[in-house]
Amino acid sequence: MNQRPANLLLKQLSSDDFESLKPHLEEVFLELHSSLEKAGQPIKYVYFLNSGLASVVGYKAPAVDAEVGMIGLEGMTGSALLMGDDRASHDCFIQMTSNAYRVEADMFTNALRQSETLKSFLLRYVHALHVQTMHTALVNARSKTNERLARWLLMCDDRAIGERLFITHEFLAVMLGVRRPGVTVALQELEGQGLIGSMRGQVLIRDRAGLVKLANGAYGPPEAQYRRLIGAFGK
Amino acid sequence: MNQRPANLLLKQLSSDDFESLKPHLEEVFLELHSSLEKAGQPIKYVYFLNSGLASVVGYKAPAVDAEVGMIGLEGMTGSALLMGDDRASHDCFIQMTSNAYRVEADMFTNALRQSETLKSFLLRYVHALHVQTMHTALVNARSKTNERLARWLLMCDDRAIGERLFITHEFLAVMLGVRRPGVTVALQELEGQGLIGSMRGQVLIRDRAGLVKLANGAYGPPEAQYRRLIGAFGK
DNA sequence: AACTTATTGTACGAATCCGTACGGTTGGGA
DNA sequence: TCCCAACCGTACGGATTCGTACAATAAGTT
Repeated sequence: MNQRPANLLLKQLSSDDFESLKPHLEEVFLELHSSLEKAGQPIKYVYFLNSGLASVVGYKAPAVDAEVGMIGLEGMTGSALLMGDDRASHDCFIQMTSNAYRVEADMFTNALRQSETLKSFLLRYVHALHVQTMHTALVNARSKTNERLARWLLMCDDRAIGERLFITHEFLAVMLGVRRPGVTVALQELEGQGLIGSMRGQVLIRDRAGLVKLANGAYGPPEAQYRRLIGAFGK
Repeated sequence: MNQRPANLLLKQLSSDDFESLKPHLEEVFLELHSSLEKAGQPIKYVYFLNSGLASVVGYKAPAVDAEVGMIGLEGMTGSALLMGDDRASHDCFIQMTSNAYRVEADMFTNALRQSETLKSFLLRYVHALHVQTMHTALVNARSKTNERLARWLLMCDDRAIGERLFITHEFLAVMLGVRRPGVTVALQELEGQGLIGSMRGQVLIRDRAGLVKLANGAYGPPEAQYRRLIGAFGK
């Protein structure tokens, strides 16, 4: 770890802040469906992903769920720690296998206490994540399944290496909060328009610009805010 | 202003923190539909509501909007300032007329710089607001119009004085992100079950417990988190 | 190769909600 | 008092999504 990691937050820290965190960073490989946080439980580690994808998922009685936050190499988990809470408000788990650095929660909060610049920088990221969630609330209310699917694929593509996304219809359905067959049909529509290729367990992004157009405003604003608050991001 | 204001945040500040803010607090009456923040524009004031209601609203091209945050006497506007941004990410305006204290953004950020306890307390509130937004994203994806309506009325009632909510179907439709006649029909259903009374421009809460039940999990979790993070709240 | 499991394709009636239109009602102002 | 604007009730076809069920296909295992 002589040069900076791929994670966009770690990459942009000042030298001092990075050095203060560095001795506590542990490299880990995160398997599909690994749990990073559980709702109501203390946060054990903060994860900075270098690749792959994690989802923050909300559960509602009875037996209903949907994604309320997406985190990849542009971000981190454990944002509640920055806000003065030691517990996770939601479940968070790995959607695409990931190489990541993690820090113990205590070490992380220590580092925060010792560096105002670290804290204020990461707070800007948490704000960008909040903006993402607000947009999710908006599009969940007002966008159609195919538009939301296009948005999700674009967000996933922004965070993935290469243009192949390894994801099943079943999980896409949870992410979007719709039926599984609804995803199958929506994917077929996108494929019919040449925007993606769809195979068992994976989606191939063929035409980003076309997807953005189809998303019809569902994609873009949170990404623009991230770039303003943090820096370059996406494809 | 010898005793503490009705606003739950101001009320719970330490004496020192409250005194540091007090000289800069200006009492204002906020008319219906007053704009408190505009997306992309610098934040001028931070508002601590003592009564009434403000909504954070997301816009999506083309010409579509929905509420992504609700703020009343339990909270404040201008949370972006705590996150290191000086601009509003979304529009925010008054849904129910309000008595409020406001502070100029510069004075507010000065006070934050000078008190770690003030900052960390208010960050916990911003976190509670984020939790609210995450739940909104969830229920927008998975709850029906009548369930979301029940949730909204309960949230509004938590923040209102008395049980009469002065709100039109038209605005409720924007809040929920649905058609206006959809609200009319859903209100009739709630009224038919004796949960509310509905008159021109106002809704009367008759049976909170019944509304909670009808909301079917849409109401509650964010409110529980607020109580854990900040303190007592609601009816 | 046979078997098992995960994943995907398809179908269909029902429920929900949309877009839109239009008439009725209410309340405040000229 | 009359008028006007805002607000509410209702209707209707159509689009969308749901809930569910079941068959077909692909991948991995024995």
